Amino acid sequence: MAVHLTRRDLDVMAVLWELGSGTVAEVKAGIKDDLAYVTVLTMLRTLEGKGHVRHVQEGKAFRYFPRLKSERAGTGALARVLDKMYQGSREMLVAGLLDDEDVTEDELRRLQKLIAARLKEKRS
Amino acid sequence: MAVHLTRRDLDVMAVLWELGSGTVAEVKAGIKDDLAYVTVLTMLRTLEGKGHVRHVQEGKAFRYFPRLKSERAGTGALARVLDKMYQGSREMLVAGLLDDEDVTEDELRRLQKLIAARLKEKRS
DNA sequence: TATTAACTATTACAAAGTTAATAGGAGACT
DNA sequence: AGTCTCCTATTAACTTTGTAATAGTTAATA
Repeated sequence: MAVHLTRRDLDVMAVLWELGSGTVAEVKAGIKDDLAYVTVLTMLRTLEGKGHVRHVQEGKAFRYFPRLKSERAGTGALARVLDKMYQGSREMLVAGLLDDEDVTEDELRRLQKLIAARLKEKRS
Repeated sequence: MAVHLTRRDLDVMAVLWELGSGTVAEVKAGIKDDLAYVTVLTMLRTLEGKGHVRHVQEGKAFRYFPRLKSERAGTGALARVLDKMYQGSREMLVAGLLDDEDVTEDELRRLQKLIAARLKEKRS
């Protein structure tokens, strides 16, 4: 079943993915908007309810860990974008992605390599 | 400001992008889930409120047109996915995208061409 | 002209999401 | 011991989403 994360879920998960884990305070610090401590706590508890994070005691605080892998959530969200906005065309999506000004030549070359590798796999 | 569309917003917009425009009945037909006519109407009115669609009278019905371009919403959503789930790495995102089994050899080759073209532009 | 069919407008309501006040516990500090 | 600080737990207000019933409008039609 497709994993759906809300805007705030995503903010929180992004911090956990980035750091590997985090206490409430750490997550709070990692989120741009200045939310109340308890608000972040609530979000983490909600996510725990949904099974997307777990926690262990650490001193008197809790340390939260992501259970959901970012790739899994990523492919879900990506599939949605792909389907709804690019009519399922991966090319159009990639084209859109590369429209960004600050794509470097290096990056493009790495992408070429990536695709070349995939091609090789395919043919094997 | 970033355009945020909800799940249903997206369903509706996807139909309009696909067809170019649509009456309530047409949009209703284009959405998988079987929603009540008035439900779709409400969604279109909501979207109109947000400025994402506009309508013209057509006979006794309204015909709705997307005002928001799919690319704009697309890049918004894509940027979010990119940022939150792939830590801003376009490569990781593309890698995730290509993990799909049913990427064809042809498609990969077209992607290579696309990237090659971008590279050429860059160097010019 | 009375009825019907196809629309739009209004209103409502439940569920989900967002934010935070308040309360209580436990270690640290005076 | 008393107070302070840093946590978690509970509770809840408030907003947005999602869905649709009901009412009203207009044009066709019997």
